[in-house]
Amino acid sequence: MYICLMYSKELLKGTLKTIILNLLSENGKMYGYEITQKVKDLSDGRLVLTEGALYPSLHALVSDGLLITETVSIGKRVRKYYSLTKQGDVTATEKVNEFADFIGTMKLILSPKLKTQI
Amino acid sequence: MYICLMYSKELLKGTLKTIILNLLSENGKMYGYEITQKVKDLSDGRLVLTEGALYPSLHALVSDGLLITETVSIGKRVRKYYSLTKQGDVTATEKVNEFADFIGTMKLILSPKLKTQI
DNA sequence: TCCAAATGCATAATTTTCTTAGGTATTCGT
DNA sequence: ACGAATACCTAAGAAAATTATGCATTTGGA
Repeated sequence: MYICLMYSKELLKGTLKTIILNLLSENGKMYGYEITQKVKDLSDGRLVLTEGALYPSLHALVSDGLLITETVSIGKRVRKYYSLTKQGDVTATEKVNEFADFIGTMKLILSPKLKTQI
Repeated sequence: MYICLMYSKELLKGTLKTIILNLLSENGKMYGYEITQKVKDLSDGRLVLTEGALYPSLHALVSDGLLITETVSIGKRVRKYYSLTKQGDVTATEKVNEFADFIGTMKLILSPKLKTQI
């Protein structure tokens, strides 16, 4: 899931898949726990994904054909790596563009207050 | 509701109250239909609020003590104006700040792809 | 050495928030 | 006079998170 240390959680809804796809696009392949740590790192602890949101979201992306999995054993422990399919790669770009456009629209609506801050 | 002509609807979740509070903060008082038109105007038609989302959200803000209403009769038609309470005014600022901060965090996570676009 | 914290996966019930789909009535423009 | 715009509203359902679990292994510190 998403956790919100600083934000009202509602803001985060709808951005999780965008984040996942973008991270995989930049890092090739990652496993679930790794994604949570990467997001925490990149955001300086502002955003912490919780597993209740992350895993269902990953599974949905797999069943949508955007991700494929590869299971690796590390000792007795199992890691499940996720990587983008061709379609997932296209969708990753689309999602980021969509998000950028969305921010542009929100700036129009919330300006001038927002202008000074972004 | 929110409608999404261009965006996946999920992105919009959680931003409606921020939009409403900010518009009222800038315009003093507004009625529901006026809010839908203003959002459509400001966003050049990109964002269209639907009534199924707008009215329940307005009612929730009233029952949370952030808005007060004032009913005005225009001929036989009734307009319900909404304006910010003191608490609503504070919350409006908080919500916009929170949104700005959220965008900042998303930039950290989605960069460098996003950087070039925002 | 032992125990807590970190690593690593997962699901289920509930809540929030919006979508979809209605409903009612008045006023304006052609 | 008739459709589009104005103006309010609610309810059923879906989507996406939260919250709360559960299980197992490995690492690090006292």
